[in-house]
Amino acid sequence: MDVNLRQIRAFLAVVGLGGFTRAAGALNISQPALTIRIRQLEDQIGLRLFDRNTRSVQLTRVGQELLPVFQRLMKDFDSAMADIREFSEEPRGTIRVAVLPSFAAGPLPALIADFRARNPRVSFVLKDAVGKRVLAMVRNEEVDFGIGVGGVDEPDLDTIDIFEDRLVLVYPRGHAAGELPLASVPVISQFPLVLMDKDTSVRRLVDEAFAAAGSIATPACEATYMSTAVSMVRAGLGLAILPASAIEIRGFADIATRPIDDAGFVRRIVIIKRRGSSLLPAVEEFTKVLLAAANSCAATPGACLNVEVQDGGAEALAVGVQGQ
Amino acid sequence: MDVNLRQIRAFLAVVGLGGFTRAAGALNISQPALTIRIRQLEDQIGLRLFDRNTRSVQLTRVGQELLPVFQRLMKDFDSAMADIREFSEEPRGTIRVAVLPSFAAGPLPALIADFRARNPRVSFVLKDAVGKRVLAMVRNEEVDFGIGVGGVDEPDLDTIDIFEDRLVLVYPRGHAAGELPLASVPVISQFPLVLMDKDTSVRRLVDEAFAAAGSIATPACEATYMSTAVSMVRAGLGLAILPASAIEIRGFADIATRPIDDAGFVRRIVIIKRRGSSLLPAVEEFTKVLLAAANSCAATPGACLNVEVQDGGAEALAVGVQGQ
DNA sequence: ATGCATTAATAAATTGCACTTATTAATGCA
DNA sequence: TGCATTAATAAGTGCAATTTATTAATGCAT
Repeated sequence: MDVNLRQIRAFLAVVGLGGFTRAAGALNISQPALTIRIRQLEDQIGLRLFDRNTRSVQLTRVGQELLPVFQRLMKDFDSAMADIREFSEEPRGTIRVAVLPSFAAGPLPALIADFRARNPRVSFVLKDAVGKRVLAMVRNEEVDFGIGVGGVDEPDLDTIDIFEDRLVLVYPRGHAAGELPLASVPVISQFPLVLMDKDTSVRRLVDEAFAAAGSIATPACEATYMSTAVSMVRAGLGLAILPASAIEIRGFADIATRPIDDAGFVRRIVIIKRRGSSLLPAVEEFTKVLLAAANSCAATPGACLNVEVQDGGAEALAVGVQGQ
Repeated sequence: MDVNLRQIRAFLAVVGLGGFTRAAGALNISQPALTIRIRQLEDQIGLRLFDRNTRSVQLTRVGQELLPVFQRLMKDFDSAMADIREFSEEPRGTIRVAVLPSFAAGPLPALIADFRARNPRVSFVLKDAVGKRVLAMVRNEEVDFGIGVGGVDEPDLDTIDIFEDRLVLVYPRGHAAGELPLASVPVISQFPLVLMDKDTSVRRLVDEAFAAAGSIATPACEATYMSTAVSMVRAGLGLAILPASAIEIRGFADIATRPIDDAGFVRRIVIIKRRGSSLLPAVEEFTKVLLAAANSCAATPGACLNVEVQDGGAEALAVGVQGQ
């Protein structure tokens, strides 16, 4: 019994229009084609559905009993299809992202808020984690994609550059560092430095950049958290080198930042996803938003880092925002 | 979007068996055919359902979300089909029959009881009515079929003979009529007769049979109800001519019956149905039972009229028996 | 690293089946 | 009785689904 949907639709059309010729017209097929479809349906279920002669078409009692069954079936099917269609047309579902803490507390919240304003049926689950964990979570499918530092070269992962996150020199406002004509590695090295812990990606980058410039980064102090490093700078313990995007360096009147004149002090922020794995349409959509933001950033260098963070945005996101 | 059931089945097979080759085998199609079906499905809904390479097939997140939708759809469809299949395999539903009162009170109850014992999901609604009403109810589709007297010749109705209901002579036990060598029309005419009312089909038949035999039926008494006629016979008012199947003539020790030796005293009991109208399978089945009973009757003449009536059978049937 | 085995995708050819047009037969109505 | 309407049938056509053969990719074992 291989009843198919076209047969059922044909049956319903004949019932609805009360005749083969009219129903065939509605279905955009010829009348003989419809006759055959109905006959097939009847043969397959082994029951006559219509009593028909050249002048009238009438449901048999079996047809009457089965009509609601077929109607419900088609209704369910059509509504399921409408549901599915919505899926591809209106992004929805839950987007799970693993993000570096600095990015999660930085530009991301505003982007998410903006995206959710336009796609209210999309919810987000953010997992902030250090670079290695981001990779692992992407790989384990704990998240749909990750936002991490570039330079990963794993065969099963793809990366797409989005931002260039410059490391900047953080110094107390009025400090001599602010007056320097050039903030190059040799110059910076003159001052006591507050550097991040050896395990962080920021420190790794700093070390590499110093090495590339033929120098060695020597910390006066070390910190694990950026906010600690900032406090140290404010206390006059030295100059820090931190991501420009880091939220921790904003909101203090007594510190200032300036770019470092060395191409090495750049970390590429990338989208990381599983190679050959397709994403929820909502996710595709969101990565487009990220890329668009990245492009507008490239057009006006530095501007991308000044994305305003909404009050409370970070907190709301930390627990995941449930849509709908 | 013309998604079809084979595509959905294909999708579920791939999910269930975790690979195209295996799933294709299960569906009895070649692997390329399956690849194409899945691709069609994906194209039509505009969403990728599997991430696949030559070594692995995995649901996308969209696929994961849609899987239960498709599963439910197929489950509903299959169970509806199973339902429909039962319809043709196990008779069920309500059979509505219009029946002559004599037949309704006579052999019918036993036949119904027997049928219901074997087909418990079939219920009956009996409408007892005189010949004309039976025809009308069949024609109006108030009933699925009727059981009435033969000889109707309407263009829109079909009849099938089931019983030959002989009219018999009903006389008080010990009466001279019982001893007659021959109960022919001329002989019967010698006795005072209790005949049915002019409006009844029985009387019509009696009149016709007398006329055919060159005689005229002259009643000593007339009655509208058979039970009245029987009482009259018992009271010695005369001999009655009544259907052998009539329940009213049984159960009295003081009356007896004998066939009338004249071919005219036969009324054909027929099934009456709308021409070109198909019946519920249960109805088809039941008419078969009626015909079978008729045949076994033909094999042992007279026996068919001695069907035992279960206690209370007639009462239960009068209000309609609800199955299930 | 290299080759082998497995598996999905592609290409080309074939088959089958659903559809169309043309016609017939039945039926109600004037 | 003839006309108009409508479903069924017949024959032919074309498209679409399927098959076989092949290719390309990928994991695994050596």
